[in-house]
Amino acid sequence: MPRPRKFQEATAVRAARDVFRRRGYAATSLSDLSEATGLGKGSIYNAFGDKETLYRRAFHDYCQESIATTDAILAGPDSGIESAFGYLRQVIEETVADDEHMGCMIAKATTERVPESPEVLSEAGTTLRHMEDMLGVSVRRGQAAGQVDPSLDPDQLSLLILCITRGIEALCKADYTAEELHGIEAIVQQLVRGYTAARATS
Amino acid sequence: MPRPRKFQEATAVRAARDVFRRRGYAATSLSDLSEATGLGKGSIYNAFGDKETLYRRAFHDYCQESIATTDAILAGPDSGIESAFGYLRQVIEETVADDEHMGCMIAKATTERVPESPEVLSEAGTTLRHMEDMLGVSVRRGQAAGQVDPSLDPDQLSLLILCITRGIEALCKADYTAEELHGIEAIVQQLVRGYTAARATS
DNA sequence: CCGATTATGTACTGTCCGGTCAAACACACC
DNA sequence: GGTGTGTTTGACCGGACAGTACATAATCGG
Repeated sequence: MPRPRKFQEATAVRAARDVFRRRGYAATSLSDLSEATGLGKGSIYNAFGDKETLYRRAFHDYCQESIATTDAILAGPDSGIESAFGYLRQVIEETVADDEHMGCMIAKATTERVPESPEVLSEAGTTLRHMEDMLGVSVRRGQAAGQVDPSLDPDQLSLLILCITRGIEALCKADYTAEELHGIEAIVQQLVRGYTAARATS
Repeated sequence: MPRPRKFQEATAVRAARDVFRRRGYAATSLSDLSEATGLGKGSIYNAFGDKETLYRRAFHDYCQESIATTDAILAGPDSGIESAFGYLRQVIEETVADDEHMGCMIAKATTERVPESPEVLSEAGTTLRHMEDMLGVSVRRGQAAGQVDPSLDPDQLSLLILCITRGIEALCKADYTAEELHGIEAIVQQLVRGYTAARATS
């Protein structure tokens, strides 16, 4: 019976998400959102509620997407620690390729909305924990395969790798170059591999 | 001849800086600043110009202070790589001890004001580069003293350590615990020391 | 083709924003 | 103690803000 919407909800959320990523929450006005989505204010309020709700929706979608791409790299059946290094490499490449400098929305959300919004904190926390867990699986597989020395605590190592991805995000915002960031990945690999190899021969 | 100011400029800037650190730039109103500093709007404009200028001033002071405390740890005459690890430890402790969750202003500034404000980017960049350089000195000293294997690129290693400090900042905002963060420091030390020791004996 | 129902656009509201201004003011100097 | 200077204050401005109200448009079951 009712009149149908003439926009795709997911498309509108994506447009809104990009605006939030570029400008941040506080600096984004409803007019910005209206312009980016092509919807009138009334439609936005009718479809999504207020600005805060739309932001949370956009952030939630972003987190789910991040989890999906993380899993695509880390949840493969094989390769152990290689997949963790591959994840590191992909984070660097994605970060560097982001020529609009929108940056990771998790980083933006935690810096801008925490502690004001516990929901944002909680969503960000579970997303990061998920990534950490997936890295943990790769590390343990690497240990089982002899790629990673068993004297290294797998929890510490996976958290270290996660930490480095967050640091890379931050450094990229300060205009560190792609080469420099790849150098970080290189030395992490060198340390883990060298540590493991040297201990194996001794 | 003129009537003297009845407030300390540095004190007012510190108060403003803390508000900016807590709320961010966009979400901080002039009323917030007026309340925090105890100054009327007119006085703020008379003394510091507009909101943007005051922010830059506060950020500049913050960066100078960061550089000073970094140097205090890293520019000591001795200890090589130990001072770099000590720096890492101090970043963790400071981050964890920040119970108001203001967070590092450099992180906040780069996420919120870049690329909108090139001045902020430039100030943040030079500050981070300074820290990187200081870490580089420690790493090289560590190599000269045999604490760090010469096969490790000192530039890559110092950037890695800087990267980890930025990552720790980010993780702390997502409520990672002190133990977990200290675990990161522990495994970094283990990797560097173990890599070096194992190679020395082989 | 009608009426129930929902989407849409727009005009609107009250509030708060950053920033200005003029007048009151306090001090140092003469 | 006047006088000139820069400081302070608080009222004030135009505009932008988030959010609302409402009239209109569009759909589909009947």
